[in-house]
Amino acid sequence: MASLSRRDDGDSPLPAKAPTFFKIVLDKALRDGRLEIPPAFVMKNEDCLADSVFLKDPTGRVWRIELTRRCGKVWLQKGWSEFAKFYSLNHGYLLVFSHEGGFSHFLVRIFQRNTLEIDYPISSSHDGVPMLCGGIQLPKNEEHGDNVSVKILDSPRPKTRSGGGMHTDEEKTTRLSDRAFSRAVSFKSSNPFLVVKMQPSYIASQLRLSGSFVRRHICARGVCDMNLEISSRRSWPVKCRVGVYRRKQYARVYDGWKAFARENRVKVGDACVFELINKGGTRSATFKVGVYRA
DNA sequence: AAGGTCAGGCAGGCGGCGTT
DNA sequence: AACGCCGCCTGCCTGACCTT
Repeated sequence: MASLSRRDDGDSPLPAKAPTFFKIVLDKALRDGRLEIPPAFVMKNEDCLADSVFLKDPTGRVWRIELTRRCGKVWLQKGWSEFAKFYSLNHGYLLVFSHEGGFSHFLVRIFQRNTLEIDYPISSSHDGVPMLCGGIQLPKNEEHGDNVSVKILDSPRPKTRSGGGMHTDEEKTTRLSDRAFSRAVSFKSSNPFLVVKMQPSYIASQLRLSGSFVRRHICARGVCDMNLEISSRRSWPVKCRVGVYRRKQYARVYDGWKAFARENRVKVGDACVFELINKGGTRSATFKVGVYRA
């Protein structure tokens, strides 16, 4: 049983496990239209950085900033100027970036030179739904378009055979994983994606996906090949079996899934976002996977 | 032979939806 | 609004197959 405050990898008991760094904004960053990510952070957390990052301010407003890489250095570039202009960033402002999970999501907090945090602009059309700024603006009702679908797999039902209620630790774990899941469901993309909360059986053996989702976007029946990408530089091939039993659709991921889960330290309660980024053929697809830690 | 993995299947709960 | 049907999803089991 996982402990509430300490993950079994022996990390700090502090809940703020997310990789975090800060940057002081200099005139040069504003003038050049780019902000360098600290090399130490890049070196240690390369997997947190895809080709673009999503910066979310405390109000939930989300910005997509494209990264540029050169000579081992990484900059926030395309979209940075708009970001800086929107928050009226000046020389000496302090930005704190906390990694929130897969897909390069960062919570960003902005402090002025007087040490106080800025008053973040509130959009009247926000309505509590994260907005995506900086190039792509999604409608707030999540209607992404005709060719886009979102499937959410959540809330394991109470066990029917093992019996008994949840223990306290399980309740705590559930609360933590619910936080992870809430973060995951705020993910937005123009690609089809689904959100899955990790169940014990998923980690132990096979991952189950929505049969209808897989049938619609990958293959209707049989075995198909999938690639799961954590970053643009690393991927894991897995197989997915799709079928229908008693008119019920099912899709199970195996043959590589356990290695993926193990190597990426996917735990029970984590929420994973599977974004379909490339439909290779009738029986293959590439998914970008974001892991939101419980 | 033993252990692990994969594939097929079962039982049961939840929720959407149509009907009354 | 209440009820029942049905689709979907889950945990779990079992047997076949593969690897060591």
